[in-house]
Amino acid sequence: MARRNRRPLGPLDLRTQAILRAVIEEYVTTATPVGSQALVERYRLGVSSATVRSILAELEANGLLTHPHTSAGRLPTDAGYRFYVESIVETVPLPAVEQLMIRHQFGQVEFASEHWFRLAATTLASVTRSAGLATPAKPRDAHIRRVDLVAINERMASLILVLQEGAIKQALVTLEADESVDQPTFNAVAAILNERLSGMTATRAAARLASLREDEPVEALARRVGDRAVKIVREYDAAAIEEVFSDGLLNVMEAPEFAQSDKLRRVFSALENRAYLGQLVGSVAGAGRVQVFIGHENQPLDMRDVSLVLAPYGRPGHAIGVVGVLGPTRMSYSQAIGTVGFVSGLMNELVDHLYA
Amino acid sequence: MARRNRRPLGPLDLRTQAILRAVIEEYVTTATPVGSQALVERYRLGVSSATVRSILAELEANGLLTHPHTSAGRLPTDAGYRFYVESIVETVPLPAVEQLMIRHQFGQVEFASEHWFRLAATTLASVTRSAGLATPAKPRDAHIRRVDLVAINERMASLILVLQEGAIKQALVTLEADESVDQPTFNAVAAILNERLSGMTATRAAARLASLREDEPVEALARRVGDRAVKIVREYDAAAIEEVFSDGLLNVMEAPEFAQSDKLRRVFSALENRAYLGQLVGSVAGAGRVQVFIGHENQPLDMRDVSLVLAPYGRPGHAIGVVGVLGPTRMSYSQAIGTVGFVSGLMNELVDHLYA
DNA sequence: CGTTAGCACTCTCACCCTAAGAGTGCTAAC
DNA sequence: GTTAGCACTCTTAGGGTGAGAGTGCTAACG
Repeated sequence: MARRNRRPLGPLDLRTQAILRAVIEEYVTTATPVGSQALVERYRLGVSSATVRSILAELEANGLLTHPHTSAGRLPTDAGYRFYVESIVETVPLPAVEQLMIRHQFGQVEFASEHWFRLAATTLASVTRSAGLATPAKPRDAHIRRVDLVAINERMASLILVLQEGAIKQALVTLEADESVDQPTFNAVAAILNERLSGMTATRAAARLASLREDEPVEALARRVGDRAVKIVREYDAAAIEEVFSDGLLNVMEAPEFAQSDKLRRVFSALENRAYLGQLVGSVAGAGRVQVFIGHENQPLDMRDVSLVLAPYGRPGHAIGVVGVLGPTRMSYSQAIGTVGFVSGLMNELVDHLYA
Repeated sequence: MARRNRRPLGPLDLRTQAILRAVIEEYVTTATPVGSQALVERYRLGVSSATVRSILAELEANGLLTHPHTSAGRLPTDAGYRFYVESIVETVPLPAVEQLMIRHQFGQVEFASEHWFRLAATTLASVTRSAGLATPAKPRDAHIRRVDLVAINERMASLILVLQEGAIKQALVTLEADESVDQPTFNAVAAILNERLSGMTATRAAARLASLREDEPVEALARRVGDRAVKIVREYDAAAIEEVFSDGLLNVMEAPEFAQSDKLRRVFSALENRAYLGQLVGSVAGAGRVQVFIGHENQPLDMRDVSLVLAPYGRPGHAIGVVGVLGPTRMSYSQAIGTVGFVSGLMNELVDHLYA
């Protein structure tokens, strides 16, 4: 009681931290509010339940724990989890066995970044028993690597755009009513474009197209197709995230806090809220290390029941993606942080190997 | 009572059908069991509730309706819905306004089958307020259209495979430790492959590769890359469905029958059960018209709470995909059938236009 | 002064009971 | 064949109760 207002924000003493930690770890496994008695029984705290009670009261006054009702035990607030993640929990590396298992899985799959980010999500889901999330690596400014035109009929062709960073874009090119072009002409057009646009960003490519002659039919067509390609690259550059692949959503559905399906509904509509995810991904990509977003810290109401543990992967300055885990706020942060850290590190290794 | 066992399977008289229909349509909108009184009040049946009751009892004896408990109203069984779909409901075409709206939406999007199937799912979801499903059109035996090799570094290249039917496949090609190849060589390899493989199915392509000379380095490499391409096409041919795109799952989550989240969980795990979906898609692709799968008719237990309304699209003998709707068994089948029919027809038009 | 035992107190949860309401099935009359 | 009437069944919501859990406070203790 005397203590209660003495340390509103400052660091907590070790015993208090130990008890906060015990409450969180107990709550994470049992999913039910934990009482003072349960704590002294299950954790070697060296004090009686009465003492624990007074410390619990203190933690509650500091806003790190709550009470569903008078006669219930304590459970962590979002601030409690935050304090735990920042100051208490030691980042425990993923067990060697699991590291090996994951490496093995990545070895099994086709060696291409295209597959990796999906596998990352799947792996994260199964190891953490939460939902795994991953986005493909995406550059800030993509470079055109190769342009290809495949005729479909006399007046249509498929434009295939290979980007330096690995992505492939496809679009349909339709000619004017009076034009009629065969595959050799398309090949000539593609050759012109490859010569001029290879290695270019959208803006530089646009500049290079300006020198094409309007009065020469093949060059004129090349210009039109090139403009289209530039537009596609621009759109790709502008998109915040292309795609968020998720796996293991069923794991989250099984958590008891989502027994009422309206909460579940919120989580799902949150996942469809690409805007917020894109924003998160952006901030994580910039930050460099594993980042944790807990419950209400997520601005959208839809997300208040879940936490996200995210980390970037890829090559800074080149292409960057994000992998991570989505789970109930009551999740094992230590495991999640360790696993996400390991997987993002592994992805870095692989990408490095690909471009070395 | 006398009537009860007289017509165990045969056609029902018109009045009985009208009452079955009324029960179903009432139940579809209210989601609560419907009693005899409610029926006479809301539908002009021309008889008293007592008469309705005896007919309801008859329908129940025939297995078309059930009773959750003694003092509750009736609701349709899966067999009831089936009878309704087969014999009672007239296929009502989608209202012209909505047809126009949908056509307009398809006009807005990039003209390419790649985008269409996603849009189909989205459209179906929003019009029927259920979940929309769609698969990309996939051929029975794909034909190689174009092969491309893009160097990543001295010992790796990206193999890009354009299939006649529109799909694009990508894979990484890694050379032996002692090899080192530049882009011009890759171009030569690609040229060889394009010349030999263009227009071929996997089996014919494999045959054509046999004639390449092992002692000539470029041809030997072409052979290895070509083998890889054949393998990829084989895998693509073998895959039952490549991908099922879904949209509007939230609509389904909102249905009152999924208030308990375990039912919801079942539906979601059902959607991850690609095997059954693949089988369904196969049977629908063969059938030609809109097909309905109701509740327990779906073999996997996971699917017993939902119905599927599916239709194929594409070009028979060329590439075929499936579009449709997934909703609670208590869904508006007439609307779903009309909408799915219209959308699949529209997709057919578009695909025809693309290949005409 | 921090720690502890003891205890009164509060609140939830599971249970039972009851009354109201909905809808049926049966019967007898039309 | 249809209908009105009625007894019957079953669900559901509401209120009351006792057990149990866990608290906060107080007074004693080292």
